[in-house]
Amino acid sequence: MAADRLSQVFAALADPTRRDIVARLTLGDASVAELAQPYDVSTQAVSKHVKVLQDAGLVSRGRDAQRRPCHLEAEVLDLMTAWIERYRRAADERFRRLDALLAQDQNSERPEPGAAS
Amino acid sequence: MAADRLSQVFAALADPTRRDIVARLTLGDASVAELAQPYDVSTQAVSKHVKVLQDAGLVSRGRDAQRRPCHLEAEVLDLMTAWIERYRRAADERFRRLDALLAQDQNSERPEPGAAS
DNA sequence: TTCTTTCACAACCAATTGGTTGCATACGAC
DNA sequence: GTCGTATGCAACCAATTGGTTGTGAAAGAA
Repeated sequence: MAADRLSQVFAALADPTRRDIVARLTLGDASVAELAQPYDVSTQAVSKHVKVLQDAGLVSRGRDAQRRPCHLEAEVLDLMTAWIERYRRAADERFRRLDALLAQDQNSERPEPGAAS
Repeated sequence: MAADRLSQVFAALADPTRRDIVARLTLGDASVAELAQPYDVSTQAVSKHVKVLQDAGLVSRGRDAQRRPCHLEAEVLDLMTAWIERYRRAADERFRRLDALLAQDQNSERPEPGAAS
């Protein structure tokens, strides 16, 4: 349970059902029972999924009479985007340097067209 | 093993060690032994982690004598970014609509905010 | 050839996960 | 108060995961 936030978010979204739930919540808040409707699993199972999303900070719960509607906290997604983009960019830059090196290597034979998209 | 690619990528990056390995690979290709160096786990354990990354399509292997260097396939990260951004944007738009509705609400009456389903 | 290095595969074990069911609780209706 | 709905919590089970060790294959070096 003591995993870092980023791992929790990644793990939470590794399950197709939970990604589905997140997608569903972009359309509007929903109770556990409403979320469980499309699936043929028990509401308890969905409740567990929601708890995972909640622990990851992706979902917050409200209170409306007996219902406790789930609300998507989309900002947490930025955590992942930040991580991904960081290393995506690092990899890209490395590839660019590598390409440049190769181009320099073959300078006499094949001048490199600027293929750095 | 029959999970969809997106789930595999999310699950692969849910482990801090594997995220570390990916980060390490942005600096350059590396063998399993080199990757295992900083950790106090067996090379076999690292080999398993690499296999997970490989199954997710994040890493490809080469051949250099006995060494089988790991190479980062960064394009797969775009899969995740696409998913995240899609729902991030959907959530943002919904919030904007909600805000607009609330602003309208203050100007006139109260036309039931939660009934957008 | 034999030795060493690098690594994958198989078997095994402990911990976690995703599901179940049953019971308890919170709230509104009666 | 009692009843019904929505939900959480605990216990349990099967499957998966992350680690281990042992064996063995592939590719050079001696």
